[in-house]
Amino acid sequence: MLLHLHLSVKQVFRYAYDMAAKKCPCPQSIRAWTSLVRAESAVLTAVETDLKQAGFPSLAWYEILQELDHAGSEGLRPFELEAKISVRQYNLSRLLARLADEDLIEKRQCQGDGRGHHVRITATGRSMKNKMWPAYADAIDKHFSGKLAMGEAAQLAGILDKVLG
Amino acid sequence: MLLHLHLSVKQVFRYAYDMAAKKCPCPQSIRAWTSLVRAESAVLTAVETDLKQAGFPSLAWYEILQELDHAGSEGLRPFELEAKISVRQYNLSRLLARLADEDLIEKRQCQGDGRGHHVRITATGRSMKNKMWPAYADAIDKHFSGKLAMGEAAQLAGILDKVLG
DNA sequence: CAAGATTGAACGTTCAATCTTG
DNA sequence: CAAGATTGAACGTTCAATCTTG
Repeated sequence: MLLHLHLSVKQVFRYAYDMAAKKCPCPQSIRAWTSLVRAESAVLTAVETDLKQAGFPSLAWYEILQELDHAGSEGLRPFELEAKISVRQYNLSRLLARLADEDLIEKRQCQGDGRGHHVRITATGRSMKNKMWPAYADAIDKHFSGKLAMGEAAQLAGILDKVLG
Repeated sequence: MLLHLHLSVKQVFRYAYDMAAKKCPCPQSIRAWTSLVRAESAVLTAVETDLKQAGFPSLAWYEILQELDHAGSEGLRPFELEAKISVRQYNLSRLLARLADEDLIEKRQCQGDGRGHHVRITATGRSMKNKMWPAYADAIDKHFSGKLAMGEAAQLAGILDKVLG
């Protein structure tokens, strides 16, 4: 018992030391990390599945349509879009090609900078975006916010934004 | 001004009605949803990048190794593993093939059920798993828990588990 | 050379089809 | 037929290489 106590005290100090030196995440941190990855994956999969069932494209497409709609008639350069949604240049390049194939967006050569393009949402794209939102909103509520009590969503956002910021 | 006020009151009632009927997520819910997806994606990407930089395989591999190590000498049937980590059967099948190629796991025909296999971790696999943990733990702390104050991790886990459960 | 953007080849994931045994 | 598991073909993502213009 004495030995056990001795070791425990030692361990407590060592643990406190590691914490102070930021050498290792504590058990709560690991549990939070696991919950974050599991919850996000489960909810995102469920939401994407609902959208697909309803015959809509993926959330990645929705996000692009939303940013372009918000950008207005000027549209955005691909590298600007790249910064807004977190996606790599080579990935965005093919995403935009698929969206253009479906006439949801249009690309125009950029005058003044021969390297670049302007990407704008089309009427078809805006219509698709508007049709998607109700289905998307329902899915978010069904799989995510509907499971939370008053105030928990705001609390969650507050903590997660510290991780992001 | 009167008209505007009139509309606003109407909107407030309509909004309250939608909320009560769970027809649409409120702004806080949408903000929380966005933060969840953004934060998880940013942190997961950062952690995976760190692991890759250190020459280690992906977290998907780590998770499988961990579950198999925990399962002991009996190993697990693929469908049991499928339930523990959330991965589809056809996906797991190829993941396990790649792990077996690197001698991190081994597959054995299951006696008693000719359809099935038992999958076990190898000594190489256990060694890999143990070498990965410090790098993984550092990355979690650097990109996630290190950015949170005392108690926030536990709070976060509590809310996220409600979403999962 | 740097910035903006695209592309071939390799790789991983997904769907539907398939195979084998209970 | 159902359960456990795998596989071909299609698709999407990633890396490194490439192209074009500033």
